[in-house]
Amino acid sequence: MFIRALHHVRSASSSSRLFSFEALVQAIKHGELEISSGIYQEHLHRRGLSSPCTIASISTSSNKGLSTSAFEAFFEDNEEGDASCIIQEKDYLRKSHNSKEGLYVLDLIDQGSIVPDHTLYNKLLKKCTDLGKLREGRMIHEHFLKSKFKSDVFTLNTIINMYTKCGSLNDAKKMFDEMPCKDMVTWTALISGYSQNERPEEALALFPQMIELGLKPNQFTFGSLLKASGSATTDTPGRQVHAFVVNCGYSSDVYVASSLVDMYARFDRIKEAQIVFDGMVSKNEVSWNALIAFHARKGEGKDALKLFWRMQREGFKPTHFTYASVFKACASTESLEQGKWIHAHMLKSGGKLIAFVGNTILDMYAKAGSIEDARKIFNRLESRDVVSWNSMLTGLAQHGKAREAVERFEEMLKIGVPPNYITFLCVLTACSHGGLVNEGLYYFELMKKYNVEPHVDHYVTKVDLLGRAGLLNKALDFIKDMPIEPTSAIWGALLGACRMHKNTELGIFAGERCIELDHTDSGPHIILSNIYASIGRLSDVARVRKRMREIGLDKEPGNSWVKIGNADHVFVANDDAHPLNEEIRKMWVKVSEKIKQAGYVPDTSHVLAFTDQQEREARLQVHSEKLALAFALLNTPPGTRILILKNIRVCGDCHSAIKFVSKVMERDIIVRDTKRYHHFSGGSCSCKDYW
DNA sequence: GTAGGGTTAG
Repeated sequence: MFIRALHHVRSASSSSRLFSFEALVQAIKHGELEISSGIYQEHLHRRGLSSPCTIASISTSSNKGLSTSAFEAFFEDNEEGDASCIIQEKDYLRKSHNSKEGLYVLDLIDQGSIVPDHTLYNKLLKKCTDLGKLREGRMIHEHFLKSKFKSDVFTLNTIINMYTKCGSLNDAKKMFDEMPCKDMVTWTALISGYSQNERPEEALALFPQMIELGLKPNQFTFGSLLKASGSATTDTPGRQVHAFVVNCGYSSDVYVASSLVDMYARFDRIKEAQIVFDGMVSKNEVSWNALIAFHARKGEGKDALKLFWRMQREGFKPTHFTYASVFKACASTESLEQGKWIHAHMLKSGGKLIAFVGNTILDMYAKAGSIEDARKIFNRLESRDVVSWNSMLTGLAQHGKAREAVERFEEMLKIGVPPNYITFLCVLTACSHGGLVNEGLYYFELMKKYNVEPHVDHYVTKVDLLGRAGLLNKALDFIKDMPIEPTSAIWGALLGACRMHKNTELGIFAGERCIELDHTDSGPHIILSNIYASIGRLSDVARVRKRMREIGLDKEPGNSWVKIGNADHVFVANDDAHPLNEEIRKMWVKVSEKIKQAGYVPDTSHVLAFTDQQEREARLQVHSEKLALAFALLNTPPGTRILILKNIRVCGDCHSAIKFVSKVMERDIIVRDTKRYHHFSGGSCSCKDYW
């Protein structure tokens, strides 16, 4: 509107000035120019123009529309208006009227309606950067090169930045190479471009060249270099950059120091990270977040939470980044109570449930066994991204809700969220766990349609899908025809399926391939030795177990834990160290009699076949989940839901026993093992005995 | 004009 009015004003003007005051007055009288804001009205009023004016539309703030000073200048009858004030911000990237390709603002410049200065180009480029508009940015770049400002380094740097932020590093690099005069910002812009686009080597390689030219890096340069160093293969570059930081006197810059903390944390150098952190003269939220994120990544939930409370005691407000790490920490320590509390605390202090942090809350609830709460969070999310969907699908898959996972996945496709490779892993896992073979095969093929390249994990999941369903030969054929070399994980999936379906011959074949390719995992060794034991090939049992001993592999001792209130009660197999040992044993005897009456038959095939005395004794062990269950039954009121967590997978016999317990004792019991959740209720399990 | 911290799977 404003632009149109100015056109009118300009064409009506007979004077040599760009805009004439008289013409402007005419435009206002004809209602072509809409004016709002007190200050403008005052100007108009002084000139007796207030009544015919429509009061609306033009924003009063100086960065939108006509700035106050420009307007005043205009009324002082200046020779020319400031170009960047004449076009409103919302019109920066408006399309041309006469061509689909062009930009309106560029037309105006070409027509001479507005006279650009370099700030206009900068503003237009900034807009493209913020909105990720590469095509428009390129047009402005080309236009700029034809202008009289074409060698202005300031704007050229803005263009490099626009290209890197819009993801076109090639354009940025090309410009960089073509620039005859580069300053420190030029180098820094390109370094940050590489570092933000996960190309750390290229970012780091620029640094020595820059130094050689005698350019001095600043805090921006160091921030980017340290980010790049954090994803390098070793900590050597990071240490070198640190030395430069000290030399150049940037150690106490809060950006640089926070980046240093983060860089060291990424290489597990917690001591160094802590030293930098403690030595910071001024900290901000980011400094804390870097340290909290480190502990959250490491699964050190308690440390992360301690820092979370400490940062607030020291007067720092948690941000979305903080919450994301803290909820991850709660998820890894199963601190659901604490997590719920922090969730409430966040909402109370005005935190919104945006995807950024909502995803981690959803994940936390799902991991803590409450798929209902996870679902609620998903439904309440103010914004959803692909990670929200993936997290929901993962939760559903792990809780045995295969059908619902498939439905959600279809819904996601329907509303047009592009699935990524993790999405496909989630939905394939859901199908595999739920026995939805046809759906799984269909989704595997669907990856092509969405241009998702199958990764080795997808192949593993497909072998798992076929294998679990008993289609062992199909699984083997698939492995033979795969375009990639089978890995130990591929053979491991087949081995697991062979154990499940008691196919010794193929199991031995898969097991031997599996341990050939990776001898660091005890799981396949144990399964393989059990298969040999089951058919009496004791020399092979001895061979596999000897190899395990030689490379120092031990079966991870199985343990289970239950939370009663805020306390964790941990049990290992055959545990008699618990203070309530007597009562627990008695309870289990009582329970076990009850469930036997209900039809439970102990299944000894899950006891490992061992040969020596020590191991023979172990056969008599009472599995830890049974002890944990007995303890929970003793210590919780009738009817309450029991959650048991395990560090290894639940064994078949315990699985069957717990099903009976859920019926006989009328309890809902959830067991989380390393792979998934089992919801036992009324005598059956959500996994439908298919895991 | 240039900077640092987060989530899903395995």
